[in-house]
Amino acid sequence: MDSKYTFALRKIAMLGGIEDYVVLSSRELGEALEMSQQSASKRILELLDEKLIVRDMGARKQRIKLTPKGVEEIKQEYSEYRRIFEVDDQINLRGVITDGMGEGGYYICQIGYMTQFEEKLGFKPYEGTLNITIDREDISKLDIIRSSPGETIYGFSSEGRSFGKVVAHKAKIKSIECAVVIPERSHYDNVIEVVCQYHLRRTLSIGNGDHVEIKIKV
Amino acid sequence: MDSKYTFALRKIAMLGGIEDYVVLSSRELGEALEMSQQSASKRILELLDEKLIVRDMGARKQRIKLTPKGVEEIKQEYSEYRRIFEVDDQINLRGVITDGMGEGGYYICQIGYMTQFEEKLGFKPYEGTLNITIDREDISKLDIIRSSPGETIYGFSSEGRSFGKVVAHKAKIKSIECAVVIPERSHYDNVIEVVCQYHLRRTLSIGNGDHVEIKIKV
DNA sequence: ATTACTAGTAGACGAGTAA
DNA sequence: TTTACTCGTCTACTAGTAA
Repeated sequence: MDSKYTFALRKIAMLGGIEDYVVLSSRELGEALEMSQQSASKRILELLDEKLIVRDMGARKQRIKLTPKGVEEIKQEYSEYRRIFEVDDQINLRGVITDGMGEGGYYICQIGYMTQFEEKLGFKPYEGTLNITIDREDISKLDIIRSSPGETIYGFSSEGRSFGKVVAHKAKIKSIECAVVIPERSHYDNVIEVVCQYHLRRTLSIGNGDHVEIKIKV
Repeated sequence: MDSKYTFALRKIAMLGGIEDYVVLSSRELGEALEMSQQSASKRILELLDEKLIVRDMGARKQRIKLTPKGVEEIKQEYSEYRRIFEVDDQINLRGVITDGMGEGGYYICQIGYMTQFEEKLGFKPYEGTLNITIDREDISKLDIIRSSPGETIYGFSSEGRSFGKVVAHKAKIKSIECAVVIPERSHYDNVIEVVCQYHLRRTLSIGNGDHVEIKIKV
């Protein structure tokens, strides 16, 4: 289908041409389509010819309405848009495996976190985290992740030390289930920590400096 | 914007060109667009020229990605469709009362805005705005509001300072009339500013962190 | 005011082809 | 294989104008 037809149909639909006849002169349609009155008039004749609209010629002004076929045409375009914007429940991040400070692993294997991970993520993390330094061009995507709810892992105190609340976001690396763990009060940086049931470096045969892609569910 | 551009952008977006570069030869694009390889190649050059896409020329095949401007273009078309098919003349947004930076209140109580508010909204706003951080699941609805006409409040200059054009959208919070005010050149964020004849926090006994629902007329 | 014809023109398209 | 140039054709547009 020619995109110029759906463009015109959409403008008519916006004026209510799906529900009922709308009064719409060729001049007005021309303005909406950014073209001359003459071309808009021709466009209307084409749409009539394709049976995408029906027309009721009044004495002064014509009244136009979309046919079921016309409605179908723009509905199809609408569902293309929905496929683009609504199925996008996954964020792909790319980055480089980095040496952690070892701190992440220490935190994560605290029993206070472990039980919650098991309950909320469905797996018991391997003792240790995988650190990924996110590529510069993907850093902005971190904001989207930070602003998504995720699974809240509550803080606790143990041996006189307090462990803060963190948020876990379910993810996958090469189809292996894992999760990105972000401390609630983290400063914005470009390194994420990943927990997984398995020893990711060994299971995937990856090591420092290797490029990986991680898919995060939002 | 020319509909043939958005048509091509949409096809690229469907292949994942919003998130990342997609391998897409001019022949393949030509097939998707039902045109020749030569014309598709030309279309790509036009889109590049309009800065709607960026390209990475590989040795064998090119990789194409939409620019933010390109994404904006098709998002606008998407929200037109939503206005057509999600035929609600009212949009319900939910969010949390947030501390403003105090700036909103300063802007709004400028006499240049106040007189227009009174004239176009039918009430004189209380000096100060209520900030609401919109829930994540409702953020996409903001696009619909942004693309709806609303009441234009013109900018002006005062004391050597210029105040930009803003758009007011009539709304209600628990049956109290108010309006959402959006600066024309606002960056996309998830916080809206609400003006009202009354002191909303006091009148509704609400405060920071409280959840509220606001109904916006479109 | 409308709609829509004709005529002339600018631009979009594809074939052929080079790199 | 790719991308993308030139060039000829043909379509799509607008201006002028009739009804």
